Amino acid sequence: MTNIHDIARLSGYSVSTVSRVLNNSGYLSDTARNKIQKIIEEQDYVPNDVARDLSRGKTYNVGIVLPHTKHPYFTHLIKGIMETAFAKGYHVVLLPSLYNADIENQYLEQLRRKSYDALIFTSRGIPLKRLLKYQKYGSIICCENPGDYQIAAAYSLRSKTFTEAFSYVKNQGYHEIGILLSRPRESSTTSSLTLASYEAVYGATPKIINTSVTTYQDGYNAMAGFQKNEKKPDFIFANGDDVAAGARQYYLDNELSVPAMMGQENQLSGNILNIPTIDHHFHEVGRKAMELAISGEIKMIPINSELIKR
Amino acid sequence: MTNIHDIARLSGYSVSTVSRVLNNSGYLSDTARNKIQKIIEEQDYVPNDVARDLSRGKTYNVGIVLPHTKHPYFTHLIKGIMETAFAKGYHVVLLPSLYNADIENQYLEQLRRKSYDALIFTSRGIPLKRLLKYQKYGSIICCENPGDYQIAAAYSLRSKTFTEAFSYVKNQGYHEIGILLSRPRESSTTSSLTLASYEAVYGATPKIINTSVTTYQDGYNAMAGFQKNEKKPDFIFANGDDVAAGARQYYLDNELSVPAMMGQENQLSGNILNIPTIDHHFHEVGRKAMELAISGEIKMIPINSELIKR
DNA sequence: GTAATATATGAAACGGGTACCACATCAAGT
DNA sequence: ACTTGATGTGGTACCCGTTTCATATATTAC
Repeated sequence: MTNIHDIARLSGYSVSTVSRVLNNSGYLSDTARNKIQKIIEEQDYVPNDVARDLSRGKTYNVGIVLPHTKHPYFTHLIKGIMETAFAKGYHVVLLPSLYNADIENQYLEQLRRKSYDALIFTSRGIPLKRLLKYQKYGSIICCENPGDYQIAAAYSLRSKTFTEAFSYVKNQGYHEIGILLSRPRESSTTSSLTLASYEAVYGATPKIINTSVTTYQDGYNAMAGFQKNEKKPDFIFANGDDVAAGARQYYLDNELSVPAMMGQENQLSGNILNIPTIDHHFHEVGRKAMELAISGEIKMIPINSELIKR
Repeated sequence: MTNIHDIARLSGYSVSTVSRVLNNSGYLSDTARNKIQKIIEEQDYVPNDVARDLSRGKTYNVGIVLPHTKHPYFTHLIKGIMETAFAKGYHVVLLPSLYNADIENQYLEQLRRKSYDALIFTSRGIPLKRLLKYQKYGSIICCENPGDYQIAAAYSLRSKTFTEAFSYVKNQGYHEIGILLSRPRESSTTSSLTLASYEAVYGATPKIINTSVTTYQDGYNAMAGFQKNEKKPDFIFANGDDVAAGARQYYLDNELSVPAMMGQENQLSGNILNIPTIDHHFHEVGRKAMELAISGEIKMIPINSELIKR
């Protein structure tokens, strides 16, 4: 494998000058450029990116920590992330966490070990506080409101829209709301925001609730659970349109009347089935998160979310 | 930033011995291990992954070249890829190509420059032949039948199922088939396989066809185009369930009777709308492709695809 | 008792670039 | 004529590990 030293030797110039040709930087005569270029082509030489990364102390890799690809917002978020990354010459490395704290910590360690220039936590299991300690090793971005923590963040302003949504539901006369969430209130910002909004509007904690729902099938199964309860829901508030679609299917399959519903993420299923939804604009969140990752700024970028009535 | 040399100096041992502690390899006394471990902890030292990669000549990164995240098979494929990668400690780097040959070539060059250990082409714009030249720089896997080329491949056996599907459609009495593809026959294996199967069953080239369809919206728009034709389709053969759903919506919106349809990829939309589909088992293709990437074997792994009648 | 082998450690080359600094020219400015 | 600044190039430290080879001591085997 030929390296920059070989090119230097063969061309009769120094490695510094060869490096200048490669990077098109600094003072350089046309003579030198041409001669070196010729040798480079003859030898079919290309510089080694890893060596370059080591020397520059920068990898142009950004790690994206995500629980799993089944997560409702995955598609939108990743699209936004990739658009910005691609435009700026950065690489997107997908890091599945399964919401496992050990795994998330491993990724933080990898940041420290210089595997990535930055990490974007699209969701997380470990406490925000823990992220703080790793900021000195590279920028860390979270996709939620970090509150008082000085952590870069791009996130959807969900509370307001959740409240708007529940008010809308209440005004329509629904009072037995079945709520579907992906994780328990204690461990998920999303869940606690949702429930806080519910409580603000309804003035009580929800009775009909399931906190381990992510997919269509989960939504379906959750309805089976609700049917065993004494209280049956007259409205389903789901954490994704796909989930809502699964819930709906349960009622259809069991020849029960389908309650009104609302989904989230503006997924295709909601569009097809005409289920109202909340679009958290995760595509935009993804773009902004990646911009923060690249710039290294520690600031908060809230993004409006939107209730789509149908 | 402390490095291995600092640890060596502070502990009174050589870098070789420190390296042995880090990698838990070779002969090593307990005394040395303990002393060095202590210094490592005191200094809060972690080795630099980039330096390690350079030294070892391996990155544990696998690049995934994909046209864009809107592609119907994206979700399934990426899930399979990530599962295997995660299990084996590899990193998945997403590389959007937009089917642009220049961009695809850039990724091949990056393989040569050691940015990745392997590349998986989930789809491609450049000719297969071009991939051959880069195999010496790392394993290259394609997700289609490479024919006579000696290229590692994990791919769905689509022809048989396409033929089965068209026969099924024909037996049901449909003769004016509107075909939706993502790319023209000349530049896409998928398209040419689809059309070859159609022709084998119907004995003629299709008249109603659109070759730039990828999304729900594209499907919708394509129907508007078909409606302008003299020949109206009595069956829509779409390249994805989401696309079929878009097509269906066009008819609904325009109060036309919805023709029978078939989708592909076994997407949620097809399930919801009860549209028959072809499941190409891309999840499995993803797993196998990543296994090939890691093992470096140059072999073909065909995977059965499946017609799902509904 | 001595050769053979296992154990422990270090020196230094190697992987392959980048970038700072020194040095040498040469032309323009005063 | 002399200073100054632009231009061109080289030397070399630096980024940070891994790994081979040599050396030294401790066991074990015969």
